[in-house]
Amino acid sequence: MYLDIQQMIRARFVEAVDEAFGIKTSEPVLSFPPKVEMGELSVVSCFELAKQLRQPPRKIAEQLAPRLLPLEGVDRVSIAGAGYLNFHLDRARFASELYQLRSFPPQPAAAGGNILVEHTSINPNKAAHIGHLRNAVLGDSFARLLRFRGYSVEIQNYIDNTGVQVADVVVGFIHLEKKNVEEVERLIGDTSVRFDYYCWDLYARIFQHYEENPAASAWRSEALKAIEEGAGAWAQIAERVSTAIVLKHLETMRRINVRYDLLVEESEILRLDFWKYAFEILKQSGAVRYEDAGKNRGCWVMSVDDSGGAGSDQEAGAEDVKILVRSNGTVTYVGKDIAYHLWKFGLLGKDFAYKQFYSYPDGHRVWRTAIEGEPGSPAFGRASVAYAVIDTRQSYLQNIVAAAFRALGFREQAENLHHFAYEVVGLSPGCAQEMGVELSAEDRERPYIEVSGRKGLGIKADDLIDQLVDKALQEVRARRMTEDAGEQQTCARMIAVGALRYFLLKFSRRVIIAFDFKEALAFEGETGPYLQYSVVRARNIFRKFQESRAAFDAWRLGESIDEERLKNFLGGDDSQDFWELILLAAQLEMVAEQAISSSEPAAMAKYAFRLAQAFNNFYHQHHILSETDPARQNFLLFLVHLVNESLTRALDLLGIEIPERM
RNA sequence: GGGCCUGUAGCUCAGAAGGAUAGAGCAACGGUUUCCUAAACCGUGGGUCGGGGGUUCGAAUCCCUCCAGGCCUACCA
Repeated sequence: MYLDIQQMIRARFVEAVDEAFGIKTSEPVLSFPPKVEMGELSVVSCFELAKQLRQPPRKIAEQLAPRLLPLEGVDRVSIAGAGYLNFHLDRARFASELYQLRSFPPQPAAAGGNILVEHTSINPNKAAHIGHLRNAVLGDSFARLLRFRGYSVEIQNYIDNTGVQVADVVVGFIHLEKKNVEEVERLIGDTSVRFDYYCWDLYARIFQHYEENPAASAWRSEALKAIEEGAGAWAQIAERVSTAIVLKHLETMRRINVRYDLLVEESEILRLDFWKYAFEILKQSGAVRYEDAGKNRGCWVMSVDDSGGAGSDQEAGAEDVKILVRSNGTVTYVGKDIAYHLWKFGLLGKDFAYKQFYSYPDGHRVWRTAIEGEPGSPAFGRASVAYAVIDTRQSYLQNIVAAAFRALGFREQAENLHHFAYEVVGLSPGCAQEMGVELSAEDRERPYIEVSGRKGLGIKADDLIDQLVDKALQEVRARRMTEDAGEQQTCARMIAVGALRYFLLKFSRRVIIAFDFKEALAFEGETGPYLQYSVVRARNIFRKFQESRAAFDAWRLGESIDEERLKNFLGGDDSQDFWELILLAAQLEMVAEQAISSSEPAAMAKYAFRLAQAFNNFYHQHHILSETDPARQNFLLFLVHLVNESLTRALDLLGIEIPERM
């Protein structure tokens, strides 16, 4: 609704300029006056027009202002400063319409087809850590935002089950632990052992072993080869390990409200010869070439020189190329990734088969790719837009995939292939020391310490979640809201997840999070629990109201909220706070759009916080249940209702649930 | 060498596609609870927006340059 008004203002402004001056101008960017008294939306274009029209901006504004009205939903237009055109909304009408919307219904299906979001994509060789959580939470929230805006979204999780990382763990089982397939299976089935944690340690051990015995790394290539071929005991162990770990990852992510639609496994990409198809297309289009001399002799390479190469440095001589096929004939990771991405857009001319892999309590199923499928699978892939949530260190590789698309002539798809790049999660030096890492003086000065799976250094996702749940449980018990242990647990879990997800989402993508227990475990200030608490407070008002009076019914509230009444309450100078609260609550959709266009879920997180803050302030200033004027009381309840709707939805978009009590 | 990212309050970070007086949380200090639950609220102090040029009516935001830090630049995935 707010978005609609903005669009109307933009369009009307263009018309008005045409009427008044006979020139075509582009749609203006709207800004927001510093204070609501000055209006809610502002057009600053008069400054730009001043030069073209050879008139002072203020004079232009004066000529335009009368032509901008009448405009539906706008009460008046004022001219401020040297030439700002400020639009003052019809407050009562705005509030009333917002109320009619009730609960921000999902948008009607947006045009643009299927949007594919790939996230999580953890190597299936050990437990997930805090960095993986950032990836999953970003991707999940982004997908929620897209769905909220009416897009059809498919969530994929790429499983690199044939790579070196899995091979290393297989080497560990075989050479360090001397285990065979049956023994590994027994270990997986042993409920007293956390298998993903076990592999975490084993992975660190094998790396230590490699360092001490450089010759041992020959085992790795041996294992890798066996796994890629998919036959024999080693491949079986790899399959068992990766499947068991993927299950663990799904369960870890489920704890924090993250779900998937499809697991795309590298083993199927290999076995269905996706690369061959991609390679054929690449060769035909001339995007790749065979090197018969030089340092890359015997390899198939692709030029990464994106710009077209007109002015690039000839004297350096070293053209930027990326090897896709090694001299021994095997394909590199990027090659497989190109094939995968071609498939995402339905450009490969080849599809997977699918099998069910996992199902959630509500019946939603996760499918996995397969050689031979099961009936009933949805149609996956065929995306028109794809986002890959991958950390920023892989930007180079992602650019190569896009470059391959362009070289193949898929320019439009290349434009729609987005690398959703985010920065890693490191450990604050203090945190690293708490974890028992010895730091050099230089390290202590660093802003963060890199986590390392090879050293086993990192915060395991489930450990962190457990800690958060423990802490939340203590708080819940201390507050004595309920004696029911089950309810305490449920509450604690929601609070813990709220804290974690908000902590990971409040930072914008491009900043490195230096993980610190104190900050991550905080429940006060700008945190998830603060937001949840705000909603719980709002709902408590309704609850109490209901206890003392007739049942509170948001629908009936509407009867007393006619525009005349709203005018009374929103008209006066003392009503600024009320109006600001309504205006803020109305910005949900606008913020969602912004979060999508900038690929920045943090925008939604920040918005939710601002709204909660405004509400808490309001809550302290106005005591609703003791309000003696029934009309005013109804109006205040109406405000709380709007905030509740908006904030609840905002939190849902962040994947944060609201506990019954707090 | 090349590419990308970052630099805003003591700390951690926001700053809508250039707009009107640069914000928040934490930390510090001071206040507010016989309750619609204080996981809250209010107040105080704290800033050459890394430095310097430029474009513009207007720059934390755009351009150039320098400084500092990080990441990437494999016949690893």
